[in-house]
Amino acid sequence: MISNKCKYAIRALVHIANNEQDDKAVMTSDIAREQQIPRKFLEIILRELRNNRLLESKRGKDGGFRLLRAAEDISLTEVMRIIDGPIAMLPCVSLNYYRKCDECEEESCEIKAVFEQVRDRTLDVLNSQTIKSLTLPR
Amino acid sequence: MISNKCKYAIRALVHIANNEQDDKAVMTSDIAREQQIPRKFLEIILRELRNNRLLESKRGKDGGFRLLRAAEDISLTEVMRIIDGPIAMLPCVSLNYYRKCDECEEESCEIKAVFEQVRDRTLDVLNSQTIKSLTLPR
DNA sequence: ATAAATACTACTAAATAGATAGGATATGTA
DNA sequence: TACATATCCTATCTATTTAGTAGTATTTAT
Repeated sequence: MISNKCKYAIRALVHIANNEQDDKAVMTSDIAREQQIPRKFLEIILRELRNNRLLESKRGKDGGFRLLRAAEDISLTEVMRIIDGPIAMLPCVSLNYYRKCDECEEESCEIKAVFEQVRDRTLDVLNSQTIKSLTLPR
Repeated sequence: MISNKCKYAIRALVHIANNEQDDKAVMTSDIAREQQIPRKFLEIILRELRNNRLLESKRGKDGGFRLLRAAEDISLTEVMRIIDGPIAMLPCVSLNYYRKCDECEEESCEIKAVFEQVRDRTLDVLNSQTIKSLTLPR
């Protein structure tokens, strides 16, 4: 399962992509209201996305958030790794968050290969989907 | 990520499949020692697998555990669902543990379709793998 | 009887999830 | 310059889950 936080992050990014126009930034409170996400929690999420260079923010009046990169250049994979960490089901097959298993020798591990396959099939889907592909058609 | 508990469950089942012979049951303590799993924790796991009819147990001297079904009839999917619950990444796309999302309307949910795809690609792999396919060749 | 195995109940510590509260700081406008 | 309004930051909180441990009861082969 992905966390609520991660689901919120994806929905927030899609909302921003849907509502960005001209030079207007999208405000936390608007996203919170329309996507039904607790505002203070959303603040934390948006800041995290900004710290990871998916968003830029502007403070003060008329402030808010904008995508720092084109919506078609932000994959679901990237968002999920920022918010939830590894995509893989085992630490020892994670591409971006590799950790050795405590109790098993990798060379002889029977289950490693299966979970590498799961990882690859999962990434096939998640890499192909971007914030753009989740926005409304227009 | 799957839990340690689930990884232990899979390794334990594979160990039993590898070591079952004649009418001899495999003891918790043997599995714990050879697979490096804390014994008391393993007891809980094996009991859970027995309660879900993957194993049968025998108490007392010469007791232990045996597979209740053929190793090739126990898929990874089934084990993972027993120990960790849903395979899917969103409650609303889970086949066996469906729950409605709190804040989104399913008919208009933008992200549902993606996670259905992830679920299906994941199940393609996990359904095709059984305890048998993880045992040692002989 | 007794040794040896599982069965069961209860508990604990640490991490994670899912937030909330309150004040600091920046910014556009009157 | 004052003020309204937005993000930024730090701290805190509660509930749940994870990963076990401890101790006792029960069953069974010899």
